[in-house]
Parts: sequence; C-alpha cells; structure tokens
Amino acid sequence: MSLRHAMLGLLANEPASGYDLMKGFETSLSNVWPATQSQVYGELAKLAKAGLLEVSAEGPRGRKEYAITSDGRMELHRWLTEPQPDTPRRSDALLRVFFLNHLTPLEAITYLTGEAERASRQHEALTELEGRIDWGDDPLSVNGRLAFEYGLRFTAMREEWARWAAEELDKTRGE
Amino acid sequence: MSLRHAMLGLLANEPASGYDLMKGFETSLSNVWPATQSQVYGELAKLAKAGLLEVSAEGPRGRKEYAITSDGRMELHRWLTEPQPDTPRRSDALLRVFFLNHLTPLEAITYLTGEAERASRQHEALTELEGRIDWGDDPLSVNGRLAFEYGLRFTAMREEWARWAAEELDKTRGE
DNA sequence: TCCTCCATGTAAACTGTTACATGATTTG
DNA sequence: CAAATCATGTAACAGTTTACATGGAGGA
Repeated sequence: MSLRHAMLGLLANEPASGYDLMKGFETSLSNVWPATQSQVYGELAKLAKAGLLEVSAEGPRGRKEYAITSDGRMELHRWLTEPQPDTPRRSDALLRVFFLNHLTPLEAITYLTGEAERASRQHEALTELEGRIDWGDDPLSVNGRLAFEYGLRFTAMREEWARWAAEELDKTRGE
Repeated sequence: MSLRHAMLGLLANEPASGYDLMKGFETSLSNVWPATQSQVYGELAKLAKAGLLEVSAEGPRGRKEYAITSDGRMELHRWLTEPQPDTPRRSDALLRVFFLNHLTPLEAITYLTGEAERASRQHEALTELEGRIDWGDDPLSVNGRLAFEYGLRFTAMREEWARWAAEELDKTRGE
C-alpha cells in the first residue's frame, strides 16, 4: 500500500507526469521501492479520483502533469508519522538457509559464499554509485545520503554474516 | 514464488498435513516466510496436482498427510542451487527516509529514534526467543541458528544506523 | 525518413491477505 | 457436555509483474 505514498512523496517536491515519476522509480527509488509503469499510471488515476492529486497541466502527446493537493499532503504527513508496526519481512535468501541440510555440505558452503559475493558486489556497486552522484544540499540529496549509508551498512553486514555462516558449516563438516 | 519451496523444504524433512505445515510457518519460519492457512491449503493442492507432492496417508477429520515425491526433491534442489539474482528489496522504512524533508526536523528525528527503538525491541525479542528455544542437533536447529544470527546482526545494524541518522539530522538542524 | 524518446494506457496471470464457512475429535 | 484443538476448504479483494498496444514529437 506504499506505492501511493512513494508517488505522493515525489509529487510533494514538484508536479510531474507519470513518465517523470517513472524516472524517479528507476533511479533514486529503484533500490527502495521499485514500481512498474502499469502500476504508476493506474495509481495516478486512482489518486486523482480520490482527490489526493489533480491534473495541473497538459502537454504534447497527451502528457498530463499531476500536482499534489492539500488532502494529498495531509495523507503523506499522516503516513510519515503513523505508528509503525514491527514488521516481519520475507527473505528468499534466509529461507534457503533453513533448508541447506538438503544439500551436500559442499553445495551449502558454495551457496553461502555465493551470498557473500553477491553482498560484496552490491556493496561495491553502491560505493561506485555514491561517487558518481552529484550530492547537493537539496532535500532529496540529504535523505538520499541517509538511505545510502543504510545500504552500505546492510551489504557489509550481509557479507560478514555469510562468511561467518560458511565457516560455521565448514567446522561442522569436519566432524 | 517461494511459498512452494518453503513447503517442499518442510516436507523434505518429514511428511505432514496442511495443519502441521501451518505450525512450521507460525514458529520457525514466521520471521522468514510467513504464510496464511489459505495459501498453504491452496498450494498443497497445486503441488500435488503438479506431482511434486503426494497424499501419503489419510487420518481422522479428513486429515491428509502429504509426502514429497522425487520430482519434488529435484525441484527443491534446483531452487536451492539456482543462480541468485542481486535482488532489490522493498522497504517501507527506507521509503519514508526519502521523504523525511516533508516533516519538521523534530518530527523526522522522532521517526528515526522510533526506528531505532523498533530495531532494538526486535533484537531483544530475538535474544529472548533464542533462550527459550530448545536447540537440538536436528537439521532445522542447525540452520535455524544461522538464520537467528542473521536476525541478531540485522537488528543491531538497523538500530545503529537509525541512531546515526538521527544524529546527522540533528547536526543539520543546528545550522 | 528513420530512430529515439516521450507518453499513456489495458489485460491477464500470479501472490498474498482477510474473512467466511464448516465440521470432527479429544480432553477436562 | 463444553471448550479447545484439529482439520480443510472457498471467496473477495489488493498489490505486483509481464506483456500487449498505440501513437506523437523532435532530432540526425
């Protein structure tokens, strides 16, 4: 149910078309809340119908620029400040860990070192991306940096854990 | 698409009914792959139809016990060893971070310290749970311990990050 | 003219959540 | 006999993904 809030958040900075929003989802938000074009256009219509957005301008090629309404801002604020539940999240990667005993010890260790490498690659990709981004003083940059740091810490943690887990299995294997 | 693999994984240890599986989803797998009763019964039927499971026994109250077939084991093995993509994951919590500039600095800091507290509570809940579990030598325990350690590291990382981020915002606020 | 980018939408399939509905068996 | 537990299923709805479908505008 957060796609709508991602869209409200982007439109709270400036009015934009569905096409413009897609660029936001493909770049800054791609690691946090990916969305498809189908979803975005569908949700724009729903949000406009609900009065949280309105068409603020029309351009060539049927372009419709949407702006957030004051109801939309209220909803965004409500979402940002509502009490958060302690959410359990799904994880493919961890699910596999539960069933590692159905592999040979060697295969299991291969899986875990693979995980470590994936995390490491993601960490590197983030570091590289961080260097390429032109960080400014604008709000999206300030918040983007916080999210970035989260990504760095998360990938580092995952790599360390996977290496540790592989070693644990390796120990057991010897017995 | 991993519900089916969670079910195959559980049934690869021992045959079970839908009701039995639900206990697995509510306990060991609850933090990794929650599932509802509706899903489980529906998927059992599909898996049986696809030949990955078969009804191995029937009991009182219409109980049907399912066992994994060799096709099912092959599919489980394939899933465990297939190359993993570097998956982007959705995160409500991080999405909010991107839009923190639409709150007052004080509200934003409140959000982040709230995040820290949630992470801390989850960490404590895990530590407490770890003590209560009767860890054995069975495969689920061995792998469960690895997953547990992941949870502990993850919640610790999240708390540290949120405290750091709150401080960052606090610095900016002073300027 | 051709290619790329801009731009919007619809339809089908799948996954997941919540609520509803039913009834047998065991235990206190 | 009442309550808890065992046990299975269906229906409606919400969110996501993939594929399809169309066409205008601008630049080389």
